[in-house]
Amino acid sequence: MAKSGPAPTINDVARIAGVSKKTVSRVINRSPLLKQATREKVEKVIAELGYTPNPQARALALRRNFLLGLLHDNPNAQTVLNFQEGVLDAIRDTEFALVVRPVDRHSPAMLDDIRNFLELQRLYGVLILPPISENDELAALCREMGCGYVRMGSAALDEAEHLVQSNDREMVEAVVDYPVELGHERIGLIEGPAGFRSAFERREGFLAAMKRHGLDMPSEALVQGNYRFNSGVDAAHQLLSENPHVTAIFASNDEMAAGAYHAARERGVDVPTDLSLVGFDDSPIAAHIWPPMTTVGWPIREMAKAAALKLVAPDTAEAQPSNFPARLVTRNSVAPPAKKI
Amino acid sequence: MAKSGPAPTINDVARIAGVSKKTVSRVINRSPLLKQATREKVEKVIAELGYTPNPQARALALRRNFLLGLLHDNPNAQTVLNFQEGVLDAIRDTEFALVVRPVDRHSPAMLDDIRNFLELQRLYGVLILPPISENDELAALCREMGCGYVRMGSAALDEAEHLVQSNDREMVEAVVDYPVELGHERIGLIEGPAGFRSAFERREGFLAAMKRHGLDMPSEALVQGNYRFNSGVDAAHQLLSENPHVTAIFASNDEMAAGAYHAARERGVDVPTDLSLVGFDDSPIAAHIWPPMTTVGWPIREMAKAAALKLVAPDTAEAQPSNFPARLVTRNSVAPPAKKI
DNA sequence: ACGAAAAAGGAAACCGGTGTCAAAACGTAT
DNA sequence: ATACGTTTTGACACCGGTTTCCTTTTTCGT
Repeated sequence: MAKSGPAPTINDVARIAGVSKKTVSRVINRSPLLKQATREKVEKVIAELGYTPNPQARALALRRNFLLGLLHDNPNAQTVLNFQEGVLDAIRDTEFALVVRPVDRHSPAMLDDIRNFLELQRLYGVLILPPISENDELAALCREMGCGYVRMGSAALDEAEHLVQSNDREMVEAVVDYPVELGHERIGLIEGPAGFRSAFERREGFLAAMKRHGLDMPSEALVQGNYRFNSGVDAAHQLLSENPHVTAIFASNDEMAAGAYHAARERGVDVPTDLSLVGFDDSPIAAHIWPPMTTVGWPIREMAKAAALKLVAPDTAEAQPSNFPARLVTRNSVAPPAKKI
Repeated sequence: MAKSGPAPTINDVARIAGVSKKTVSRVINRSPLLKQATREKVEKVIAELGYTPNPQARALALRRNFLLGLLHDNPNAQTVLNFQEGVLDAIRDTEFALVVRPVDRHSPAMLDDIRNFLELQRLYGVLILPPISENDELAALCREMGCGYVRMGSAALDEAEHLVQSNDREMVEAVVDYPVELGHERIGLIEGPAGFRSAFERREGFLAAMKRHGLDMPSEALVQGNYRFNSGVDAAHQLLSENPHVTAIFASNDEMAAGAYHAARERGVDVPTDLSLVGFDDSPIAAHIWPPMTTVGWPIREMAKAAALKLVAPDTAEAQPSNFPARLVTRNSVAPPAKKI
């Protein structure tokens, strides 16, 4: 079917159709000032030849390419992949493609690496995932290099044009009501690492909710983790040792919550009978662990789509919302507290 | 620092350095037939201007771009992400970038979608992850379109040039020895979905090992799943109902093994005391579930790197191996069988 | 010091598209 | 038939690199 050999070019189409290449270009770009007959004649040749415009030539002539970049250092694979899917939802049936670029937040050369990357690839724009999205120097770099960007964050990091936001604080505040209504009064918090905006927002939401309910929050009931499984194990052990009367723990993400399950098992405390646990993110682990974990799900994929649209189609309605609602995913890791003597 | 305004081009460099653009091109491309003095003069100007060659122009002139594609429909996020990392290991410090493209195996238009994608983007080459890598039509499409490709598979799907292979059959055969040596004799298998080469290979390896050990393998001890968590739950229930004497189960991947944990809990059977469980893949879930799961890890990242090198640097030693060893990751989900009456 | 071969560098065309601007074709009023 | 305003179309330069091919310079043996 498809003739092998070099792909047909705009010149081939023009020659065979007996028109100039500019006319072919007009057909490709749906220019309105073409006679219907001419358009059809050219389209026929395009179809016969199976012609597709060369994206490199187009990119050169237009002085912009059609590549979106995804910068991320998020340790949660499912989150990253969901985000990728969301971006692809946005650019499906367009000429855009998505190039991925994990970055190493701990490398001192990170900014230089990214600068090289942006210089080398000249992307149309980049999407930045948390936690690296909180880095203002990175945003400044994008600005300086004239590269479009949208940051995904849990707080108002930037102008709406450059931001897709989840409201972690509100979400957490709402979520804490659930165990409280079940009767929990001593609730511990495993918070995320210092310097992370999401960790900060989630903690503040938690503390605000506790305060609103008039519940006591001793400082030993707040332990810091680093969003990884192992830190959740350690944090839960510490929390439970220092604060044996805690009947529920909220962890700032599912990984750490899963670590808390692990610690609970090691200590012989049963979830949820002896200890209720709530996570955040609704990662696969939450559904797969036993008992299935109650957690907070947020619409990563939709957010990713909106973020991508802000870059490639900023004027569409879908690109507008900057704030997305989360929902409580109720499973079996929360139960009313056991009656204490 | 960096002058804003349009980026400097090869013409700017040539003009300022007082040489022709061809000479600048020679400097960029490290042509050996240049006088040292000229080279240095030009390099100085390049450094001053912060000049970077325009990749689109290069791509047009060279008639090839520097984009690698990743085609995947693998449901395991960590696997996909590890693979991405491996590819990036290979292309770090080169001008290549990685474009991702999830595909929908169930869509009837899949091949057409991919054809459009390849036509539109004109990638340098694509890397294909299982299970879609087993699709021979897809490989044929790449060939037809003149797009380089490397398939990642668990069997000899293609010529070495186009293949990076794990030997699932051998791995499983070796792994089954472990529970057998501990004394297990009635071992069940939750196999993967029909039509998947990896599922086939893993099953055959399992059956071969059982046979080698002279162990009986009744047909009710073999249940099919679809590689997802839920199918593991169902399969384990079925297996345990029909075959109550089974003391160990091997699942063809970790997701299904985690499902088997889930089923075991629902039935009140303890892992590993009453039932030993072995998974495959060494996904995060294996480490995070309780008790931590014994499983088989295979070097995805290294394989991905080798796959990418086969495309971008086919002559290097690192691109050569097509076969990679797996290793048993021993954790706590396997114990000697309980003495039966 | 001279001529030939080798080395170094440049002019112009090319890759495959798009932008600018003027020319051609067309329709209509005079 | 002529003039004139629109609509369509085309010629040509340009985007920023590479390739081809040819000229200029350098090196070196005699």
